[in-house]
Formats: sequence, C-alpha cells, structure tokens
Amino acid sequence: MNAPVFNNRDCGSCPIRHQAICSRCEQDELDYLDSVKYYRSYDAGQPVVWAGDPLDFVATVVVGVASLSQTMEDGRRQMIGLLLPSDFLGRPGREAVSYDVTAVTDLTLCCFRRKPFEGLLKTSPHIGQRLLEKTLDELDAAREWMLVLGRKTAREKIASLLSIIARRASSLMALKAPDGFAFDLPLTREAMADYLGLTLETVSRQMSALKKDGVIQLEGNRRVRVPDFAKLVAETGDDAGDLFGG
Amino acid sequence: MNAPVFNNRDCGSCPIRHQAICSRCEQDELDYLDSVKYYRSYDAGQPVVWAGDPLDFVATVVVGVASLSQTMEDGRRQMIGLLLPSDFLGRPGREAVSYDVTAVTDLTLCCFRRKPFEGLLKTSPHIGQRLLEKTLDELDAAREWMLVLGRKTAREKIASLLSIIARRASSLMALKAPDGFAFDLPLTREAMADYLGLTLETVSRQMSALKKDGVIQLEGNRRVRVPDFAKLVAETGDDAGDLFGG
DNA sequence: CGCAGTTTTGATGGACCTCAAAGACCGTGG
DNA sequence: CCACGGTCTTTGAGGTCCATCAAAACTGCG
Repeated sequence: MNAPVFNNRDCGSCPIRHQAICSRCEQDELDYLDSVKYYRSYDAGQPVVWAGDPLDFVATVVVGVASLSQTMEDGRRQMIGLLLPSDFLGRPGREAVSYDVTAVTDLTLCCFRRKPFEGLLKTSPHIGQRLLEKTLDELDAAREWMLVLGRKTAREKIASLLSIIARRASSLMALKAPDGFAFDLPLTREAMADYLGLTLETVSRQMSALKKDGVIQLEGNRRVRVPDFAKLVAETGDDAGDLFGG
Repeated sequence: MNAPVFNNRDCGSCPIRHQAICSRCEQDELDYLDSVKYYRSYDAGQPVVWAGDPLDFVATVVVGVASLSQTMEDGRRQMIGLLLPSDFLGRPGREAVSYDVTAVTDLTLCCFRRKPFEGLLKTSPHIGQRLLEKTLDELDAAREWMLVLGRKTAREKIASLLSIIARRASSLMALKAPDGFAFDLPLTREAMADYLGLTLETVSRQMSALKKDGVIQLEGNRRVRVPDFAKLVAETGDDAGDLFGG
C-alpha cells in the first residue's frame, strides 16, 4: 500500500512536459489540459485494466513503468509493449483495450477522460501531430521487436533486451563511466521471459551464461553492470553500426 | 517485365478512395491531392526500397501486396508487415526507412513527394487524423503479431496466418459459401516462413499436417480451400470469441 | 520433353521447454 | 541481531519441437 502520491502539480513543473503528447501545445492549450487532467497511481504489480475491458480515459505515464501484454487461454503470455515515462496509453476512438495493462513498478498516470480528449484531437492540432509521431515511434519499436521474437536466439534476445534498457538508462546518467555503467532491471525474470518469448528458466540460464562470459556482471538479482557496452551489443546479433541507431 | 499499367486515374474512381488516408478529405483537399499525386508500379519480387536508404516519397498501396522485412547480417530475415491495398507506406518526418520494402505481387503505389506531404499534414487536418487511425490500426496488428511470434507453436502460427488471409479474402467475396471458401496465397512458402519466424520446411510440413487433418484443402500449391472456418480458427490457439474480433 | 524454381518429405541433431528441487534475497517479527 | 517465511532465482535432468542438411517430387514454362 505504498501507492505513490503525485498530485496537484501543474503542467509547467511536469517532468515529461517536453516529451509527452502535450509537448507541442501552446500556452492556451496547455492551460486547458492543466485544468482537466487528473492523476492516478498504482502500486507495483497492480493491474491498470484488463484486455477487453473499457478504458474511459487516456493517459500519459508520468512516473514508473507499465507493461502491455496478451494472454492465451492456456496461460501463455506475451508482453507486447513497455510504457515508460512520457509514453501514451489508450486508443482514441476505441472504448475497450485489447491487452492487459499492468503496473510493473509503482506508477503514476496523467489522465484525461476519453470523450473530451477525442474532441481535443479535432480542435487542437498540436496534440494530434505529437500523438501521431509517438504512435509511429511505437510502431517502429514494435516492428524492431518482431525481429527479436521471430529470429533471434535466446542469448541474442537477452542481450537485445539488456542493451535497450541500458541505452535508456544511459541517457539518464553519465554515458561512459570508465568501468562501464550499471542499472536496475525493472523486470523480474518472468517478465523478461514474457517480453522475450522464452521461459523464465531459459532467461536465468542465459543471464548466467552472459555473466560467466564477462559480458555483464550481476550485483544482486536486479542490478546489472555492463563493463563494455560494445561487447553487449555484439551479442545482440545486430549490425554493429546500430550502436546509436534506431 | 509485366509492370502493371495504372495511370492518369482521378481520385474519384480510385478503388481505395474510402479506405486510404484521403478518405476523410473534403473536395478541395481531394482536388489538390489529385493534382500532385503520381503512380509507381513494380513487378512481383522487385524491391521498392532497401533498409537505410532514403525514401523521398510517401505512398498508398492501390493494387497488390508489399512486404516490410528486416534482415540480419547472417541472412536471417523477419517480415514485419504486409501492406495491402489502402495501406500507407513511408514515415513523415523521417528520410530513411528502417526496413526493406518489396513488391510481393505486382504492385501499384499512389505517391506524394515527402516534403510537400509533410506540409499537407499541418494544413489539412483530415489527412493527419486518418493517418493516425491507420497507424494505430497497424500498431494493434503488429502487437497481435508479437503474440504469434513469441508464443505460438508452428501449427498455430500457420493457422493464424491462414485465418488472417482468409478473413481478408472473405471480406471481398461471399462470406459463407456452403462448402467453405477458397483463396490464393499471395506468399511463397519462404515468405510465409519469414512472416512466421519459421523455416520453409516447417511451413510445408505444417501445411501438409493441416491438410491431412482436414482443416484445409490444397488445390495446387497456392490455392487454399477452407471447408470450415471455425475449425481453422480453433487451430490458431486464439479465443474462439475472437472469430469476428480484433 | 526437359529444365529451373518451388515444394514436399525424410533423417538427424540441437536449442529450448518442462518438471523438479535447491538456493538466494528481503521484509517481518521475535 | 538472527530466525523465519514467501518470493524470486538458479541449477539440473530429460524430453520435444523445430532447425538443419539432404534428396526427391512437383509445378510451370519454353
């Protein structure tokens, strides 16, 4: 019950003010958004909404990580997206969501009721443009991930996931510490398996193998140190030229 | 060299007038599009553009099928999208494409030069709105496919692909003929394998297995007959309730 | 009919899954 | 401070599904 408190902040002091769908808005648009937005918070592990259920709001992740996943009748599960701060949740023009949304860490959403938001899309072009950009980015990421799921080996899958998380983490901290850099995995082994289309045992085995081969070091279960980022990227199977690319 | 001829048509008689990104346009917007559009045609098997190359136009598929695919250094390939008539190709705001685009069948595109099109997005809201809708649809499809790639068995993958193609085909013809219905696969076994994250041998084996089990009938290599659509869907591993859904 | 490309079928091996149990981590309470 | 329990993670043994390698059969076309 440690639901994070995050309330009554104005958009001007919002940490994702310049990445979210509101980043292009003029002051008058922003004032309006400010007046109708509201926050919701979830503890780590809590569901936000189940597949097939109606979602009467759309939202932007302000703090924390949320996962999108689909589950088959027999329990097989595939994560189909990770929402990080500034990412958008919900689909204008559609009432129900087609996947489960879960708070992976403690999570705060900045919400708008869906119907009014759909009206905004028509009257405020800046929001629609930014939403289109972000949707195109997500589509690119989803397609990138299809290659991982369809064609990469277990070891390459792990390396790919670690390098993606490392890249994001490195953009928040000193890019090149002398002895590499470390970050916390926001995902359990099981969540990693769901993302990668593997079992948690295989994830664990491949993590151990990468550790044995000196590609990563583990400091406790969740903290990962990457002594040589190029070495990690070499394990992803991707073009080395992709080091700073898409 | 049987490049299809498709030229000098006006938008009013366009077969995909009401599905493409122009479907919401007013008459004046349409007149403008009509005056600046141009067609390009490709023979089956021809490349449209390679990953990393600049694409100086955006386009809508008018006739035929195009594939989007990514290739790894060692030749492993994954198809990450299929473009059917009315689907959109290209990314406003980005010069290069990040995947190979290939004509799967003879193909005709309705093109706009990219720079002017980006201007249009700002001045003509109807295009942007429709493009957002179509992009959201593609994102949903990509996510649906991630479940197929990550968690389904070879047999379920084949059934999933066949049911998707059957669904599209059935929307063009009588939905429920008494003895089921038939359609032509636009894809070779190898292309199916690239889409499904399998080898072509496994595709062939599973096609044979589905045939032996009476789920499908093969009339030549490319033509597939589905005597009982529900039986096919039951093989996909999806919820039966999805029969007419997502 | 013969040839090239595509598809099918067969035999074998390996990567990953499944089942099982032991070990590490972490918060709680004695 | 340490013992305790629950959860998460690691490790092991064996089996299965699919990839790989190989060759035959089929299709379409000149």
